[in-house]
Amino acid sequence: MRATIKDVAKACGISITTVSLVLNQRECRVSEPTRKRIFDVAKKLDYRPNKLAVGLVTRRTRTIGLIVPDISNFHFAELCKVIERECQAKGYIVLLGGYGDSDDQAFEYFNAFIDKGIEGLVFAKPFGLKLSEVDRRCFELAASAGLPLVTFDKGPAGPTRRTVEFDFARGGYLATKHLVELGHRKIGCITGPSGLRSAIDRLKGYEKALREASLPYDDGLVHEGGFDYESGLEALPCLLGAGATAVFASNDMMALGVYKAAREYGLSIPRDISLVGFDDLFIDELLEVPLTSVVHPSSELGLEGTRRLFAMIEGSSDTSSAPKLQPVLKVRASTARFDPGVAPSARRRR
Amino acid sequence: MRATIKDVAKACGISITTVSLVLNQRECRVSEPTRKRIFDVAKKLDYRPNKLAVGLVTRRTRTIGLIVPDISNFHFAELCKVIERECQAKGYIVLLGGYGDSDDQAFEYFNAFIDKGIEGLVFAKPFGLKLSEVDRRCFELAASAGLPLVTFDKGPAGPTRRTVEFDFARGGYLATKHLVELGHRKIGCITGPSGLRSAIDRLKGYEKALREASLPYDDGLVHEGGFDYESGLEALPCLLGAGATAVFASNDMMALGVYKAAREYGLSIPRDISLVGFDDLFIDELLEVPLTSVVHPSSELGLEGTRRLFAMIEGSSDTSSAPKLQPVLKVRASTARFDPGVAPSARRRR
DNA sequence: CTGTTAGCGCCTTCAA
DNA sequence: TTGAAGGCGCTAACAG
Repeated sequence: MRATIKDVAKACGISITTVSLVLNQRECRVSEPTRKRIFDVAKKLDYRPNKLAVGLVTRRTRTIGLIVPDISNFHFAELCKVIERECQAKGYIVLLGGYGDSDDQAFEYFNAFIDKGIEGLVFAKPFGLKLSEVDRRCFELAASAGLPLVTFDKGPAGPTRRTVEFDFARGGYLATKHLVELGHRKIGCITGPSGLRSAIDRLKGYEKALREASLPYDDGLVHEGGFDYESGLEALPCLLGAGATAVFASNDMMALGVYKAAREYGLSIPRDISLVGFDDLFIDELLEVPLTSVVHPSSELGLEGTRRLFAMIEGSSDTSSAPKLQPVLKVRASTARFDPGVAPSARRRR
Repeated sequence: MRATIKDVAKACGISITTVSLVLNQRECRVSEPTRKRIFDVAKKLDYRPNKLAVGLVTRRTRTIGLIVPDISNFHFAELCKVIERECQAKGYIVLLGGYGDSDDQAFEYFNAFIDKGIEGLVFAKPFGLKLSEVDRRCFELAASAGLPLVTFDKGPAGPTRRTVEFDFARGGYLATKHLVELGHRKIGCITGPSGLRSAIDRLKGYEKALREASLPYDDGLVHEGGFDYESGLEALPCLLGAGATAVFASNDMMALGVYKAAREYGLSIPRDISLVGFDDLFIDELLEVPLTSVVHPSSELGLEGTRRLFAMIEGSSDTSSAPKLQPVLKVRASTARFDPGVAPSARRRR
């Protein structure tokens, strides 16, 4: 069994209190010799305080919770990494929970983590336009527990609630504008699930860029996907059917699907169609035709999230919402100037 | 503040003991009405036991630790995901720690997690051929704490220690044998860091396949890499210089580097050189030329790991080492029959 | 300078 | 069928 504070006290022939005092660097009202003895004995016994006991009495656990939908997803994996690293630096430990596609599970984790005495929580959920009932209960729970909470979506900042936002709309705008500037006039868009705010925002950016260029919004040029590879695969033929010469895919997985579909149709990127993705996955620049993509800075988001979380934990009352993190477009080889010379037939061989 | 058991007891006009008894489903020696009242009140007060307190007295925290080098790495991300999911199903919670390249940090986490009363620990570290001093201390620590520990490397199984191994050697063997069977006689190998057992094993498999085919082992055909993209990039020219017509890359990131290098040299895969990777990343089959690769089943490893961990936690004393998980070769388009007709000059244009 | 006392929230004998 | 008392390991007033 691990040595307890009692063991140390006994071995020193001294009271528990004094040991606690010394080991916690409290006001050094203890004589040097005693103090030294305590340290020595503690080391020899390899004494380490039981954090459960400490937490019970101090109400501080130096633990935070991190709840994500899918840990193995690039973005969330990166987020976990950064957050974990920051916590480590702060001497905090992280409880990890993945809720998959069950909002209820997320709520479970809220409860379980609170029961374990976390001091803060990062809830990395992509919310819908309107919050679900469970989402709302999650927030209430955190609020009523006075638990500092950080999310990555627009939402009311409160005394214990902060958000770190990313400007998805501007991302969609930049991507589309880039295509417009290359002379494309029929630009397809593969969106994410229409329930998600982040997906809707990207679409809004797309629309805005079209408007600015006085290009008409064409329903046929917009295809709803599910952020997965297959969506890109099946979207391309539809968009080609509507006459698209360029495509903005709302994320890179779907863009990868477009690559594949293009190959199957004997089309070449970017000669026959230009393609812009979203996320800037590491793979983008390793592709045969490196993918032009909007950078979704997972690390920065995680960093800023932890920063704001610890600000709350440490008692800051700065409720001001930080400015949205801004996207950047990484132009690579998958986009090219629209060439009217390429006959539609050539563009749509087969 | 959250309601405590005392609040429930008071609200019921009954003793704490009884409440505890009932809520913990202990021997139902309590009258139905009282019992019901307790449940009702508990629900109304939204009572949830403080896990710190429970853990302190019961010595059970329903928490396990998970220590990985890099959370954002595919393999470990997948591992985390599976393990977290399994724990969730078992009603356990996971503490996550990433140690980057600092073994000392891993040791820190061992201590910190033990202090928090974890009931088991998964330590997903790729070990060197001989354990480092810190590694050894980690194991001792766990052993002396009687903490169930699972690792993914060969090692002594003890009363509280299990390993789940993957047959890297066979993976290297399968990859190389495949190339041999395609008629290649000059097969390059890009290894991982020579300190890692898993890297060495892959190399051993490569050697074995050569031996079986009575092909000579040529130092010039073996290039040590660091499991990263750049390694593949710089390895290819060396291997070509040694006359390689095929390459076995010890992981897919390096294989991706080979793709890139090949493109730069104007070489086509698989016409000019065949390529086999290792890991079977999701990206492999999405590539323009899908990559033949050895499957490294992160999920299965994680699954088996958790299974064995919980077996220990639940008191099984089955110390038998499970058979190594076996690799499978996924043959795709990056490997082709060696064609002596292709002149070396064409093979090494430029 | 140091020890006593009182809990933190909960479980668990033991007694009523 | 229920309750009182003790203790898990630790901290924190408050005394000496």
